[in-house]
Amino acid sequence: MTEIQQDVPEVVVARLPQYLRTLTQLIDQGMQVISSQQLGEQLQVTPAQIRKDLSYFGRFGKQGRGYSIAHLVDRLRHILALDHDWTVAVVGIGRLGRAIINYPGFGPEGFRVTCAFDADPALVGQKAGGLTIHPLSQIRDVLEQKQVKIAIVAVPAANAQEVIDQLVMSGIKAILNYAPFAAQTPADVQVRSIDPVLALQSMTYYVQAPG
Amino acid sequence: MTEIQQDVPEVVVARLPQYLRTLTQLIDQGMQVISSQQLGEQLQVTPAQIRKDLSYFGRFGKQGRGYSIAHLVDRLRHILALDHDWTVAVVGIGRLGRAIINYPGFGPEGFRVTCAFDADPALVGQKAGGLTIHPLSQIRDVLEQKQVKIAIVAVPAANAQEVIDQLVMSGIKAILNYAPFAAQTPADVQVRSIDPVLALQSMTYYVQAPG
DNA sequence: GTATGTGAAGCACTTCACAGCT
DNA sequence: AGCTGTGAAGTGCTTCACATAC
Repeated sequence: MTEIQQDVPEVVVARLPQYLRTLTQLIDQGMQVISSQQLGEQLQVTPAQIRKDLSYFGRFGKQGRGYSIAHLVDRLRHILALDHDWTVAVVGIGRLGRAIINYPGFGPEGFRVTCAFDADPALVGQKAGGLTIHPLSQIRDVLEQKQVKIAIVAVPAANAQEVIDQLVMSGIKAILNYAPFAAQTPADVQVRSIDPVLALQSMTYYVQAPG
Repeated sequence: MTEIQQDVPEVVVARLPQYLRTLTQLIDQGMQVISSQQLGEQLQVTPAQIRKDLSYFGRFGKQGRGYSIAHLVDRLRHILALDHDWTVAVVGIGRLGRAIINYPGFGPEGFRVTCAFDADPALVGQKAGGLTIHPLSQIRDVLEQKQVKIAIVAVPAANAQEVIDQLVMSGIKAILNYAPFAAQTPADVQVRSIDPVLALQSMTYYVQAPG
C-alpha cells in the first residue's frame, strides 16, 4: 500500500482524480506519452501545477519527453487506492437513493454498492436495484461485518446528521452526502457533499441579471 | 442591483449560500439574533472568517449584539441575486435529466426549470415533468428569446462540450454540469460540476484500506 | 533541443488581535 | 461587558525560473 504523505495539500489530492480521468480517456484514444503542458490544456490547469502536484508522490516523468500515460495512470490509481474495488453502502432509498443505486457510473470505477438501508418499515425487506433494504437499526451490524468504509447518504436533511453519526460509529471513513445540510464528522472521517442548490447559488452572484 | 465587488475571493462567494441556508433554518426555529461565534459552530467555520466574509459586502452586524438573522438573510439573498426567480434550462432528458426536472429542491430556492432539450428525435415533442422537449437545434432560439441565463447539462460526457459551446453561444452565463468531464468555457461563464465519482475518488486516498 | 522536478518568490486566503461601537 | 469590523500577521497554495536529465 502507498504510504500516505503527511504534507500533501487537500487540493492536490482533489486534482489527482481529474488527472486520472483525462489520462484514461487519452489512453483510449491511443495516446502514449503526454507533457504537463498538454495535460494542462485539457484540464485548464498550469503545467507547473501538474508537475508540482505529481512531485508530492514521486518522479513519474522523463525529462525531455514527458509522462508515459499508462505508467502515470497506474501510479495514480495506486496512490488513490483505486487499484482495488470498494464496497459502498447507501442510506435512504427514496427517489434519490434508487437513482444512486442504479447509477451506471460507479461500477466501472470500482465502487460497488452492496448494502441499502432505510428508516421506513414499509420499505425494509423490499428490493431496490437487486439489493435488499435493511432497517437503520442494522447499520452497525452489517457495515462492521462487511467492513464497509464508504457510505452514501440520501436521506432528508432533517435526519441526515443522526444517520451520519450512526455511520461514523459503524466504522465508516468516507461519506458522500447528498443531503442539503452541513454535516459534522470527526477529523478522520472524510465528507464530500453533492449540493446542486449551493452550486447554483454561488453562480448567480456572478450573473446578477434576471432571466 | 448589488454592485459586484471586484476583489471578493471566489471562496467567499461560495460560502455565502451556506450561511444563507443555515440562517434560514434558524429563522424557522424562531431564532432572531446570532453571533459569528454561533453561526460558525453550526457550519464548522471560524467566527473571524464569517465576519471577514461579510465585511466584503458591508456592515451587517451590531457590535456587542450580533446579527439580526432576518436582516442578514435579506442582504445575502440580495447580494447573491436570489431575491428574484431564475429560469433554468435542462439539456439531456435521459434518466438523469428527468430526475433533475422532477427534483423538488430547486423550486423553493427560486430556480424554475422551464425548458428541456434533447438530441434524440424520438424524445423531441414528448413531455417530461410537464415540459415539452425541444431539439438541440432550437437551443439558441429558445434561450435567447426567453433570456435564460442558467443551464443544467445532463448529456453523456462525449457530447457535453459540444452542448456547452452551444449554450455559451446562446447567452448562457452559468452552467451546472453533471457530465463527468472537464468543461471548457470563456471566463465570463460560470461552471460548477456535480461529479460524485471524483468526490469518491478524492476520499479513498485518505481511507486507503479496502472494504 | 525539450520537458521534468524543485527551491524560492509570489499571491491569496485565513487567523489574529484589538479599536470601536452598543 | 460583549461582539463586530478590520488592518496586520500568518499560513498555505500557486507560479516562476532554472538546474538537471534525456
